[in-house]
Formats: sequence, C-alpha cells, structure tokens
Amino acid sequence: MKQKEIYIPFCDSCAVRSSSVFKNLSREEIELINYEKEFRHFNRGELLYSEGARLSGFFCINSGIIKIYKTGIDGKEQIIRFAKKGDIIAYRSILSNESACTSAKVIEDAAVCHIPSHLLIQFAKENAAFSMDVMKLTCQELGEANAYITDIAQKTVRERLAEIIVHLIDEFGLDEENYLRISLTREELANIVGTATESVIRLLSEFKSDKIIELSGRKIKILDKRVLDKISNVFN
Amino acid sequence: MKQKEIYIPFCDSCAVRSSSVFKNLSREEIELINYEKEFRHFNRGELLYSEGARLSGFFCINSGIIKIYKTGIDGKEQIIRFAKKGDIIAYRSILSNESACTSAKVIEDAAVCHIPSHLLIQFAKENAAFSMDVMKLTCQELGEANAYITDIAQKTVRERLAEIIVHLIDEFGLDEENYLRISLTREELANIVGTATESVIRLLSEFKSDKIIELSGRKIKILDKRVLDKISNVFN
DNA sequence: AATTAACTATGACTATTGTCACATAATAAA
DNA sequence: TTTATTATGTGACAATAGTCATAGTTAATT
Repeated sequence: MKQKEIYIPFCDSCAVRSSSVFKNLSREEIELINYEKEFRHFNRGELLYSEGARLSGFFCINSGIIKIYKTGIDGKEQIIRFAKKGDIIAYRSILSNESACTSAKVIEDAAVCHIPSHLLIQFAKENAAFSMDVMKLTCQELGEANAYITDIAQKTVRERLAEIIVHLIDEFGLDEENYLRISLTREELANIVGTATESVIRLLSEFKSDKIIELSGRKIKILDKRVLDKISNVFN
Repeated sequence: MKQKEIYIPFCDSCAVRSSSVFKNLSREEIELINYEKEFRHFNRGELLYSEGARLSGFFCINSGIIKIYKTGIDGKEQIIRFAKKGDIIAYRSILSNESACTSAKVIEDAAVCHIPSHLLIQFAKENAAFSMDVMKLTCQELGEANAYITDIAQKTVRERLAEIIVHLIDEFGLDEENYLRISLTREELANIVGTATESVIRLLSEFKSDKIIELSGRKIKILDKRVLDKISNVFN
C-alpha cells in the first residue's frame, strides 16, 4: 500500500492503544502488529471493503470517520454504525469466518491501519485477556444492535431522527459553537434512520422551526438537547 | 431449584453437546458444568430472566422454545430471536458484564440447564477453542442482527412477514403435513415483524386467500414456500 | 470561471400502516 | 359447566411516511 504521509504511527505509542481493545496485548504482540500492519490514508468516498468480500485483515482507525453499512433493496444503504479513532472494523467476519456482511466507506478523510487476519486469530487464541476484550466488544455491539432493532420497529421516524441526533452528539460531540462534530448528508441521515431523504429534510426543518436545532449546510447546531431526548423517547 | 422430573440429563451424553458451542470443552470441563448446573422445567409463559437483571448464570436449552425480547414503548415486546434445543441464552450480558438487555419467556414448555457465570468466564479464559467458538457465535448473531436492522428499516410489513415465516420454516421446520413446528399468537408474530397485531391478521388472511398458507388456529400450514421467498425479497 | 453533478427543499399526491371500536371465537379459570 | 379472560377477525378512519415532480443551492470538476 502506498503511504501518502511520511509519518507512520507506531502501535506502541499510538494514542488509540490504551483505551482500545488492544490494551491487554503484550509489548511483543504490539510489536508484531506494528511490523505487519499497513498504514494508509483514505479520502472521503473511498471504500475500505465491501459486502461479500473475503477479507485478509481488519482495520484500526487512526483518524477520520467511516460508515459501516449494508446494501438493501434497490441499492439503498442502511448505515449500521460509524467507526472513528480507536475503533476496529471488519473483525467480525474474520472471527466468524464469513465474508463481509457490510461495506465500509469514508465519511471524513481517514488514516487507517490494516492488520492481517492471522494476528487477530493468533492473539485471540493465545491471549485470554485480549480474547475477553474482543468478546466484550462484540457483546456490547450485539446489545446495541438489539436496542436498535426495537427502536426501528417501534418508534416513529420523528422519534428515531431525534434519537440518532442524540447518539451522534454522544459519539462525536459538539464544537465550541455547539455544532455536531460529524456532518452527514440528508441522505446519509435517512440511511441511518431508515426512511426517505425527503422525510429527513422535512423533519429537520420542523426541528429548526421549533428552535431545537439550527442548520447551515450540512452542519447541525444543537440548541436544545433536552427536547431531543424527550422527542426520542429514550426513557420509556 | 425443584426438579419436576427424575431424569436429569448428563452434559457428557447430552445430545446438545456435539453440535453446540460446548463441542470443544474437555471432559473435565463438561464434568464441572454437569456438577454445578441446575436443571429444571419451565412452563409456557414462565420467565427465565428479565431485562435489567444481573444474572448469575446462563441457560442451555434442552428442549422447548424460548422467546428473547426487549420491552419497548408502552410495554410492547420486540422479539429479537428464539432459542431452542442446543442454544444458549443470556451469555451475552455475562461476557460484557452488563445487566440483561432482554427478557426470556417460554413459548413451548421447556427443560433448561442453568450454568453459573464463573464457569463461562473461566472456560473462555482457559480454553482457546471454546472462546473462539463463543466469539464465532456472537459474531454470527451480530451479522444476523445487522441483516435484521436493514430488513426492518427497508422492507414493507408484508415483505417482513413473509420473510419471518421463511425464517421460522428454516429454524423450526415443518411436520409431515407441512405445518410449521412452532405456533405463535398473532401478537407474537407482530412483535417479531414490528407491526400491529391487526396488520398481521390481515396479511395472514391475504396469504391464505392467495393459497400461500392455510390457517387452523395458531397453526400455519405452508402451501407454497417459493412464493413466500419471492414476497420476502431475499434475493434483491 | 464555467460547467456539471450532487444535494437540498417543497408541494401534491398516494400508499401503507396504525388506531379504535366492536363482534366473535377460543381458551383458561372458577 | 359457567364465567372470565384472552385472542382473533373485520370495518372505518386517521395518521404517518413514501413517491414523484420540479426548482433552487451547493459543491465538485474541468
């Protein structure tokens, strides 16, 4: 792989490491990853992998934002989750020895390490603490997926949109001016919520005239998070 | 726990074992489970555990059918999956060290072993093959959950109902007369599909007048699975 | 800077699905 | 058996959300 920058992060000193699933790897194991990994930049719109592919490794996100999605009817994307600094993606299909059940595309220019499968499997087998951490991660994701199924099945589009915005606030935070630190197209928002682009546009305008948010292009400014919480019905 | 039958299955010779996640446990580990497990019968309607509980162990289903569900808005159930002979449930919250994010209730009278948490954690740490099997299981479930999210977000109620019936055929099979080997109330079907009970009733009647199924009480007789496949849009 | 392409916005209309009301049937409990 | 309870079925109606058409904006590319 080509490297567009001279600087390649050393896993050993990677900020990602201490808080991530790698925290219980030994110095030697980290060295191995550092030796075998490939590092590269991806620009907005680039694909990391796509549904159905047999993957030779998994990815660790160093910076940027990736969307993980499935392609449904008529090619409509369903965004399952996002990955950002410190997250790993595509490990699921490696562990279950299946081909990828999702695709991954860059939303914000990203720097990513690619780590070969055999290391994941080797460490999962040899390092019990690491394998417990991976299990915890999958189990957490599974819990989130279950919650999402319930939401999407039971809530209205309006409630889901409010909830998604709250989630995005929690996951990506707000800048000094209360703007959401991730910007998505209306279509992408629709592909998370599971609705039509037009519905998202209409509901965002509604939220805007209700003084809950402000819009400037793709940037969303949060004026009243508590109302969003309330609309999203999280406490029922 | 009270045992309503004299016969208690020995894990060692349990039919469940060879094909289940336990297949790579050693004789000694199986012995340990056999020694520490509690075995009991649950009748239709009984709860195995409920959302929010801290669990002291997980369950291995010896016979019967259990529904795993989340309680959403206004107490409406969202059925996430079913468990039957050989399946284990509630292991997720133990591994992620969270409280249960679902409830489990008996659909068909069941015989169930309850195995204390510490054994799961111990084996996951000490037995690499077992821990890989558990990981595979969670990763598979995660893949299924992702597919379900996409379906529920993108398909119509009609398509989802057809798809669910197909899933139930695959999971529980048909008897000699082509009746589905699981019988659910209309409400339960609605709680899988994520719709209103009335909608399920109407759509089942439609399928019936289209000669795709026949209904006698809660029993569903499959007349034309291929049309169901087609309606459910699995190949798009 | 000009051109193209992609995204956002809005109205009008339609289709799908949910809700309410009520009747009937089946099942469980007394 | 009788009674209560729960489940099923159907109609009428309302609300939600999707589709299509079209125009204006913004962003990307040459």
